[in-house]
Amino acid sequence: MAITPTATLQCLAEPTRLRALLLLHHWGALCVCDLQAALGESQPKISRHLRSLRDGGLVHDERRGRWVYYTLASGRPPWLKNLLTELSHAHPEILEADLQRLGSPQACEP
Amino acid sequence: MAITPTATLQCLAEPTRLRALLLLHHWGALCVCDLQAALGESQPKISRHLRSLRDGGLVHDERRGRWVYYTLASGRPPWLKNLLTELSHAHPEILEADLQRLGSPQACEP
DNA sequence: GTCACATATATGGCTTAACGTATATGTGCG
DNA sequence: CGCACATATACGTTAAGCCATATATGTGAC
Repeated sequence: MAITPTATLQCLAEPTRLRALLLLHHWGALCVCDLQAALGESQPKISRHLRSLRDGGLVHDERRGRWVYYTLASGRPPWLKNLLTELSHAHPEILEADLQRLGSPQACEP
Repeated sequence: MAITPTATLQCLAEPTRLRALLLLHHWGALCVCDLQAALGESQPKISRHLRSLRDGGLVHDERRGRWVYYTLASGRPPWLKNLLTELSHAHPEILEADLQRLGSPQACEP
């Protein structure tokens, strides 16, 4: 069944999920432990929100050894990337605080 | 206190509210009974959602006689209008069905 | 004033969603 | 195999959101 714009917006309308998407938009790919460090939230909380994003078709996951890397999904709604870009500019403090907590991620290749 | 992007996105993440915003973005100004006709929902439901949008700073209301006209708020987040435009293009069927139900609104001046 | 109309709010029930904690799964190393 | 690490899920609780129904407020016509 179709992914409605409302469903996509619901994914965006939660602080932890939005911050995760902004980080993924910035870095391209991050593993869960990187997101955990950047967002400063508990591991199950991160994992649950990533599942929501995956179910909503916004991110894609890929296992590499012990780590699971998340990226923005290729089939995501076309307006999503523009929105993330605009939000990054309109509210740079959100992304910057998370980037500072993250430091250098373990890997960044898509 | 500040209106966070998350709060704005929460306003958008509900079908009736999103449809109302798309209609306002298209027409400029509509009274509640117009929105009621276009959205095909009960009057208290419309009214409650409009209140959410007003509390979220997305719309502005103005009484003229018996009618209350709603418009997109001037102080809205700058990325909102772009998003509504993109959504209108990505999902024209949403707006068009509501426009058809509406016919000609009672007034359209901002 | 009374009435009709346009809009708003209050009440209560129901459903969804987010959380913390505990536990399970999967992977690589030795 | 057993252990450590990375990630996912299950369970129970709490809070938030949406709704329908009923009622209140505000406005103009008479």
